[in-house]
Amino acid sequence: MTKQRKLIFDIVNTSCIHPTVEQVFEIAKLKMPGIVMATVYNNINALTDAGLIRRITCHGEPDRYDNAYLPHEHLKCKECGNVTDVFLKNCDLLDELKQKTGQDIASYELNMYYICDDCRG
Amino acid sequence: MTKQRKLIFDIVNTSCIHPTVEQVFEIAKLKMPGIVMATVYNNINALTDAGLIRRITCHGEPDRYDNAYLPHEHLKCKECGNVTDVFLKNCDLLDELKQKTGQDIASYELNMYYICDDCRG
DNA sequence: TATTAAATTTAGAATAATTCTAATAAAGAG
DNA sequence: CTCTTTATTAGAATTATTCTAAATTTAATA
Repeated sequence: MTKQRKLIFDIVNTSCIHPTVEQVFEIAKLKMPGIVMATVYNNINALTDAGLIRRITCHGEPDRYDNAYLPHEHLKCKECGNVTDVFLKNCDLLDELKQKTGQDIASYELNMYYICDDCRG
Repeated sequence: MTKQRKLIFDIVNTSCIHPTVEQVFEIAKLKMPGIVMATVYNNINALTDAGLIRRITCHGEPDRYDNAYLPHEHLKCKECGNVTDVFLKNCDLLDELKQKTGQDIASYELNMYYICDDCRG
């Protein structure tokens, strides 16, 4: 694993903002001023393909990335666009989806939309 | 409602291939040779915003569209990329997600990945 | 340690889906 | 029918992402 890949992996894993590639790039440049956008894309894709990080794809905006450490789901505020994590208690959603569909689901992507506390109050 | 919008609405609703904008455009041209890409985008977006059709967004490929008539979920084959519908029996997933998250979820997008029968056998 | 092969980084061009702009045309209200 | 609003058209612009090819680094092996 190259030092670029390690850096990018760490950035995604320690961030709580579900960063875009652009944001990862900005942070990466602080530690590695010479790093280049294509490297971030390459590594983000490699890490995602390897299942080491997760991708969040929403219509009309750049993909965001998140750790793949603990199973959790994503809530996206319809007002401010912020993405927050939510952990489902006593629920293995993948397993439930397998049962409910009767299919051998390998993985899934779920985006839930709501109005967050800040935007509502 | 303009005749272009009606046409686009009908195309999305009667298609079973979850067409992209490009595909809707090609079909629309058969009935309306003068129609233009921007019109398809405008109407697809307006119809989606109004909740009359649904958008399916996957990483690295153009958005697809589907009817919003009956609640159903989407299975995407990891091999061939085809999207098929699946109806969950005795299950209101929106309601379940509200309960499990404790949040007032307005809507959700769910993509499930699997290997379809054709690709497996 | 030196050599080699494979993988990665870099730089920048290319691609492609989508949005934007401004002029024209059509739709709907009164 | 006229007026106001909204949609369509045509094409340029934007932007996230991928691709290409050369240089560099990493990892494997002798």
